[in-house]
Amino acid sequence: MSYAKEREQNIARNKALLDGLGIAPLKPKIEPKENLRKKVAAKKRKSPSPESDELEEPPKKASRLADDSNEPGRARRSSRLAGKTVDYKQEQDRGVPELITIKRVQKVKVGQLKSKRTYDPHRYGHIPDVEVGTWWATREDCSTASVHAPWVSGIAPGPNGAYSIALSGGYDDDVDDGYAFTFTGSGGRDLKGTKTAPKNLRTAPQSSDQTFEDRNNAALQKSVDTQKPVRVIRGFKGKARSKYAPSEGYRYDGLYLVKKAWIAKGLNKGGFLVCKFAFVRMPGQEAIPVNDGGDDE
DNA sequence: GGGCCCGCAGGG
DNA sequence: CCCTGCGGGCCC
Repeated sequence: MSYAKEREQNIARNKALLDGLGIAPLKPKIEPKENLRKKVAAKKRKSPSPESDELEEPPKKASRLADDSNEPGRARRSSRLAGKTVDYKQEQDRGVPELITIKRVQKVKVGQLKSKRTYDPHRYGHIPDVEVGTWWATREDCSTASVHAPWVSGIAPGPNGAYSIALSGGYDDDVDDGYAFTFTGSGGRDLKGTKTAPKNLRTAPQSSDQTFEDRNNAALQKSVDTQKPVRVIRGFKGKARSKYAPSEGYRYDGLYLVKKAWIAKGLNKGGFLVCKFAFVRMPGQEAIPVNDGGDDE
């Protein structure tokens, strides 16, 4: 069977599965448009003048937090912050309506210590002060904001389920309906290359089956049992991006539950098995912005 | 566009 | 120390 045909079938199957989860009530009647100020260049991030950094700061809800330069996700990009000491105590006292005790990282100097985090990412649920809709340019920034710690990996595993995942459009047959989506697990890639030709890669094509033995996949499987909330960030990548994908960078789209876990034949050369998961968004969260849909709509 | 090489988080 | 991992910058 052709790749296109197989993809079509997989997508149809995944779509049907999502429809069976009854997400219709979650979708708002009016879906807000992505608030792009300009088509500013995520590509030209390496701008010569440090001053212009602020201007390139993209739009979205991040701006709501931007009145305070202590906003964790922006720390790295703010030239004003360079070398300044950030008072995270004050940050905390600013009033987060949470009854949960959060492990807090110590006072740090921005740009000087490894950990620039305010909060420990190893917790379930929202990260205080990070609103749904917050936007970052890179995965590194998501990590600094504690929303999704790994720089590369799409899954952040924890003992009672995954803490967070990144939707990065890496698998062509996954379906993203915004308020529900299918997601593919990790593993089954050869990152090292051969002995004579070591590659030391961070990602690579599928070359073996994925299993639930894999720590990341096991965590997501556990999420089905525990029903712990999983933080989700959506990325801009992917050949056939859904309308819910941000045009650039990565956006925090709030908390989801993992409703199903199963094994399927993957859409890859060789037909290696992959672990699949179905996510459903928790109710009562801000609507997800939709892009202008240049690609597929 | 592709190839290469690298830092980092997290865990064993 | 070792390993993995839906990044990302740079060079061609």
